[in-house]
Amino acid sequence: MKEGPDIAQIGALIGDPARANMLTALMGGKALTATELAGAGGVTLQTASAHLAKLEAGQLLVQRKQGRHRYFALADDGVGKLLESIMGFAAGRGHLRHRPGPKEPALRKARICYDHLAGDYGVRMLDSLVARGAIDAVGDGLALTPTGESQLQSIGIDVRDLKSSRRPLCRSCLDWSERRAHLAGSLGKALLSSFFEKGWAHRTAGSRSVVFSPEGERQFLALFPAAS
Amino acid sequence: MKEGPDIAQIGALIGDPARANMLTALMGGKALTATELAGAGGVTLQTASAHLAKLEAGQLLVQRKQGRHRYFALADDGVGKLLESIMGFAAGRGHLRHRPGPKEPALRKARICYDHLAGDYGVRMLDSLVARGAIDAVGDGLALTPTGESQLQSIGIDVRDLKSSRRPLCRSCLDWSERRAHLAGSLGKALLSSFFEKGWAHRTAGSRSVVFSPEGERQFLALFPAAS
DNA sequence: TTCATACTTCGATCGTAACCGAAGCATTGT
DNA sequence: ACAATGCTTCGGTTACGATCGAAGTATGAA
Repeated sequence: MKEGPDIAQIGALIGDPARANMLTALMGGKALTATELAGAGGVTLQTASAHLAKLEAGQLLVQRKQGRHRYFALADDGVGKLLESIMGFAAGRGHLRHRPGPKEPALRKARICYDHLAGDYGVRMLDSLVARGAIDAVGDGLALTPTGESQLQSIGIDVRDLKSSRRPLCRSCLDWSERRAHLAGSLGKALLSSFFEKGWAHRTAGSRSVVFSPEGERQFLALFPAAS
Repeated sequence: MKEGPDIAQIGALIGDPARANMLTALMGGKALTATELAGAGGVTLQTASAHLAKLEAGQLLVQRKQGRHRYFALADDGVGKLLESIMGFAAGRGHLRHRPGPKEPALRKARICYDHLAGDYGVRMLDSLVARGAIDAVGDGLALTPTGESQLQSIGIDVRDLKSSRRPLCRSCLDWSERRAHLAGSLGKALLSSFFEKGWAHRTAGSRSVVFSPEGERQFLALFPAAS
């Protein structure tokens, strides 16, 4: 026994409901204060503080103090990726916790997955990009084509800038609601940011769902037509 | 709160050390009896029985009774994939549990990852296949080329047969020891099986490591030269 | 039938970790 | 300087789950 890395440790970190809820809340991509996270976890501030300390010690979270606030965020892209893969797995076995609530359809339609767009709209966007030859899909790997590069450049995405980062440009991310891939990576992030900047959509307060304005929705659907 | 799938539940399942050890043992790909798993988990038979019941209820394991034995195995490919991704994550943060023991180098050299070859040799094999144009790698996606298909056919891998299955032919799997990708999917499985059949290598008793015979090692290294 | 092996169920113990109230720091605002 | 806000630390309680001994069931062997 005692072979390989210690999966029990991180399993235990994620295994507590309060911590799991906090992590899920942080999948929204925004850094949150300890008080907000206490609310998300359904525990008091003291308890949340203890949980956050553990998560930080386990390197799942990073802390940034700003004035008298303490903002917590997922430590890096890898944590988001891990959580999303567990969510995908859990969803696949019907380990759904939610009795379908009012917010749920909105969440399935469009939500934030750490830093990029997920849900029905996220899947549609990737499908559309592949259909028009902007992105090459081989297996579950994605790569931007030269065609795609110029297409995106013309929408106002500075692809050259993104390329210089060491983070992968395109990555596929399994969507737990759609059970299909959507676009992650720095390009996925940049696209979502551009939707916010253009005013097509905005984040919601306490949720991960993304709400499109009527005009934004029209533009989005026109830009990314359904791949027949 | 209460958004999305219940990640806490499976986190908790993996979060117990005894259960984590059992799951790790089952990553060897072989079905094991309750008694063997009790040994792997370092607990008594009664305790193991309780753990196994939980893992089965959580759909991580399946049970097959055979005479008076009860064999347990990972429920499906998805579980193996999940565990490996958690291992990769844990290894990346130095959550290594093992003080490097005697078996450890062997494990890093070649081991079974659920049903395919991992470790240094697993990575080398994929690199070599990519270098010779047998496999296309785009991002982290893999696809068999026509060239590769005939190459493998000539080594005695029935690729056409594999293609008919709905399981993906090629998948990349992140190696926790090498931190690079190795080949998973039905092709990865078929290749490892062929090594066993040819007598190049064999599994070890209580471990996930794969041991090559001197002659088998020679053949393997010749077939998959290091991609310079 | 009887014994042995493989495993499960029951019952009780024990340890740990989650939890909250209260008090203690730190930072900001007045 | 004093109060208010945001968060952490301390102390004590509680509850859950991991654990094992012992007894119970099932399968196979003698």
